[in-house]
Amino acid sequence: MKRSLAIQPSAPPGNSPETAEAAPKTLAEATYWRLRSDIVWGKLPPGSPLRSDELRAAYDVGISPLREALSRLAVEQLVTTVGQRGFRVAPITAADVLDVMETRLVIEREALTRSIKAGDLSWETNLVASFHSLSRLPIPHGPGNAAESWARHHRNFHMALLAACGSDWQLRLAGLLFDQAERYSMVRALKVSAPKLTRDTISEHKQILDAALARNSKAAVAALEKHYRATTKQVLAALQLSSAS
Amino acid sequence: MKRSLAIQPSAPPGNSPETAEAAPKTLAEATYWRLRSDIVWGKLPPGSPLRSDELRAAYDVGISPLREALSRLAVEQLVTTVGQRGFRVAPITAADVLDVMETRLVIEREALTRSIKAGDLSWETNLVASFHSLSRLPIPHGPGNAAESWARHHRNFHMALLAACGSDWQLRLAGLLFDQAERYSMVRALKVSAPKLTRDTISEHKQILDAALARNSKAAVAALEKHYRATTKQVLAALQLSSAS
DNA sequence: TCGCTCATTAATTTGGAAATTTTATATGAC
DNA sequence: GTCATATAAAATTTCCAAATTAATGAGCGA
Repeated sequence: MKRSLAIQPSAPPGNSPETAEAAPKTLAEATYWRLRSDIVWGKLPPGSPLRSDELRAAYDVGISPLREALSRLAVEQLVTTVGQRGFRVAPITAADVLDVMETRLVIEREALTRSIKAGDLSWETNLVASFHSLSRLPIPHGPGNAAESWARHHRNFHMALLAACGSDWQLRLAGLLFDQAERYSMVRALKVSAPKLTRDTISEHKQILDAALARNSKAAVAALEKHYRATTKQVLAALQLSSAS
Repeated sequence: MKRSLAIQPSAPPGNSPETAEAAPKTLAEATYWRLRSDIVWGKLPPGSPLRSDELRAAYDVGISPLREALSRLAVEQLVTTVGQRGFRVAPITAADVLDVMETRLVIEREALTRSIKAGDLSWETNLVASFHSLSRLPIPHGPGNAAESWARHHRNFHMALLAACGSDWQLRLAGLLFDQAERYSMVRALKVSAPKLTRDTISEHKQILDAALARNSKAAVAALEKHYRATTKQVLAALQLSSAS
């Protein structure tokens, strides 16, 4: 008997109230989101193979929507696919981490500057709200639902910063790269014991927030860079640890 | 009897010698590239519906690889898909044009600067070669094989500029946005009569090349911006013309 | 004439079986 | 023992038909 997939796949979307995304209208789309979450939050670890039969059983869908979902994820570089040799979760390398983080900065420097310049009251309000809920959530140690919830709020805050930039493409690319980076952070969360995380991320976020509200784009960009570079450093350290083990 | 698709779909890859891309190993992949080309080069015009039966007949493939290809294109924003209402070629709006062109600049400014800093002799060589073949190709008037060939060389030159930037993500995103922009340029080529194109694009490209070879990144970036902004202006003008007709 | 409901038609979407390709295993020659 | 070749097993990829969903239009009453 074949061993089935070792993961607990994420449930079909009985939509959690905190995420107000457009409900998927097709099975393929739903499967895409479920797989995406499971990859981004590390349930499907980097490098692991994605065999159609196992996934079909685990997610309870046919082959067609499954392949469609995997194909989409391949375009986003969340999974890799080689010729007739199937799909696997994209592996993580140190070079990738650096590249993604620096490229995020290239885009977000511009988007944040524009957003600060153009943001109106509703932008400010949403930003303050995003920060508040993020700051009141306990920083999770180790994987689990709390970690996912925190990560979602974290994403919301960062996207809220850029929301008023006026460029759909910049928002889209920033989101794409955010999710790539999230995957790296999950490696960190999974592999490194909690006590080592001694950064004060709340205050890092607050610095960005304050500068943004003060409409000081130079300071906001500087704070953002500091935040990202600190994350990069931690992830790289965790990656070395895990590759040594 | 149903009217079949009005286009002559691009041939299966009996690979033309000038494109040294990795040969597609699956039908889905091949179909993806054929469709992509036909969308980017304007054979499938913006907004036109992509019905599975028609495409199946036109490209002579089954439904599964077709959907897989369309799904991938949807992630790239080259086609749109709504719930259970199928796929269509993504429409073009003036706002899109501006957004894509400005976002290209955000990425390419950085990538070009890095490339100029890090480029070695083989980078220079490849760059010079790309420029040469581009400059000797007659600028095509109206659609056709010559137009596609020119566009391919044009793409090669622009990517050669960035090739040494050291960031896979920046290269990938630049390429993605290049193809988006190409679609807009095709609208221009299709709708505007040739005599109106009085720009000296060769000299625009030469200015970028010379600055790059002189390792003068400030000047190269300035020339690139000039080149893109001129293109943007023309595309926007053509778009207004065509929407007025 | 307009608006509504309900059947009819046309399209997309999905599941699974057949075909193809890769990977693993066994057999034999050197 | 090592390499090459042939065979078997496993996996991916594709085709196609059934199921589902949206679009269309006729009939009917106000």
